Amino acid sequence: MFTLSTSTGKKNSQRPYHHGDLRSALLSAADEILSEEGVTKLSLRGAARRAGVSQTAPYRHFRDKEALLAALAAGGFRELAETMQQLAGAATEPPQRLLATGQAYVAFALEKSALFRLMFGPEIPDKASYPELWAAASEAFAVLTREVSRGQVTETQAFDRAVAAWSLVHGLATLLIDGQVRAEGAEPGSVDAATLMRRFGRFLDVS
Amino acid sequence: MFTLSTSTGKKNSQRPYHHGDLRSALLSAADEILSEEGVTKLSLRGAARRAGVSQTAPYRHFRDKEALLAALAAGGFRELAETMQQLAGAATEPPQRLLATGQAYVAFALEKSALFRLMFGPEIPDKASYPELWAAASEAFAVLTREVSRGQVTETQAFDRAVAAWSLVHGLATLLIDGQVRAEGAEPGSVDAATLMRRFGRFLDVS
DNA sequence: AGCGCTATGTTTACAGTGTCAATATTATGA
DNA sequence: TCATAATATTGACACTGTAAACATAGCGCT
Repeated sequence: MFTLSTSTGKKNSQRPYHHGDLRSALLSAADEILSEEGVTKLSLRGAARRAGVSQTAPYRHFRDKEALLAALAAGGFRELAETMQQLAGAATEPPQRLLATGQAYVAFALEKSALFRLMFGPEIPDKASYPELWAAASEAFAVLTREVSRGQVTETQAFDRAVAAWSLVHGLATLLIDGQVRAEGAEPGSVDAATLMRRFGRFLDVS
Repeated sequence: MFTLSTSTGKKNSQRPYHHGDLRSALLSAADEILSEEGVTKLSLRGAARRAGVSQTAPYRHFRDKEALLAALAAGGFRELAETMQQLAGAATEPPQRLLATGQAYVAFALEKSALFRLMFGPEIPDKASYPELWAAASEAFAVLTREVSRGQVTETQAFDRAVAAWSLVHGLATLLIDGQVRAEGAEPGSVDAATLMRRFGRFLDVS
């Protein structure tokens, strides 16, 4: 046969038959599409195209589209947990640490709003059915719980406050993303998470 | 021509050419699909099918699918505002009224979780571009603000507390829907909103 | 009454999607 | 080395959103 010399032999082949790390390539392709065009425009085929593989190649790495989305969301939770920990680590006193954690949360939500919405939206109706996702989400929540726990007596108390703290930052993030609340004096979109948390931080009820 | 006697004449016609109130028929069809099968399975064609019309009939009433979803979400916000007002009206003292409002919010989210998620999810990226939706969402938020305002001095104070209160109930609802937090002793799914609010109500910081 | 305008619906068509089945290519380990 | 598993491709199907062209019927005007 007279093929156009694509991928015959080993050397000089444009692209090898096996991608090498298609799974993560697909994930970052999907992540790009997500932030550039929104969840509605995110398709398995589109991600495959961007990764330079055929339309059904993704099925070797994800059971279906929802599984891809779940992996994407899991990555989001991991990143969220990480930045929260980093920002918290910059302070030493528990109240400041908690505040920084909240700032990180809100900042993440505003910066990667499409991903953030995916993480809590209806596209993945049951997080618990994706162990990786569930673990990542729990860990992110645990970061906040740990910060609240510092200097707190009983565990139930800490848990309640953690729930309240998480609710506050999550709700705040949601309102901001939707533009339902604007930070004073700031253009919508360029919101300063630090200012916000300074303003609403007292509701965290840090002892 | 020898048609199958469909809709010829006025009487005895199976179904008239004009539906009469297709717009709301489509909305309730979509609402049913939404709660029965989730947002993923909700299609314009499916809604049209359920309403007994052709696949393109919806386009006479909604510019595109997103517009249908926006109308659905707007209805959700109206319903939410209404039940909050009703439950608040059952009490007289501001703290109890606020608590009842929060209960109503959480209860709504748990009962109609698919709709609730649609209201805040990524399917409608920009609420502001749908005036009806925007108005309904603002009104729902305003209900909460009004309850917070009772007995509050400055307006800024009231606004901040309203944001905090909304954030708290919204965050709580989100955590519960995702199963990330379970009400103590209750089966997941059968959560008692009243108990929850009694437990977390103190974070509302009612003066 | 009749007549036309416009709102409302239908049919047809097309590109894009998720996903299955069958097949091809490569990597791996006995 | 070579069977076998892992990975990728091609082809197909049912379904989706939506545009274009056409059909029907209600309404206002003379």
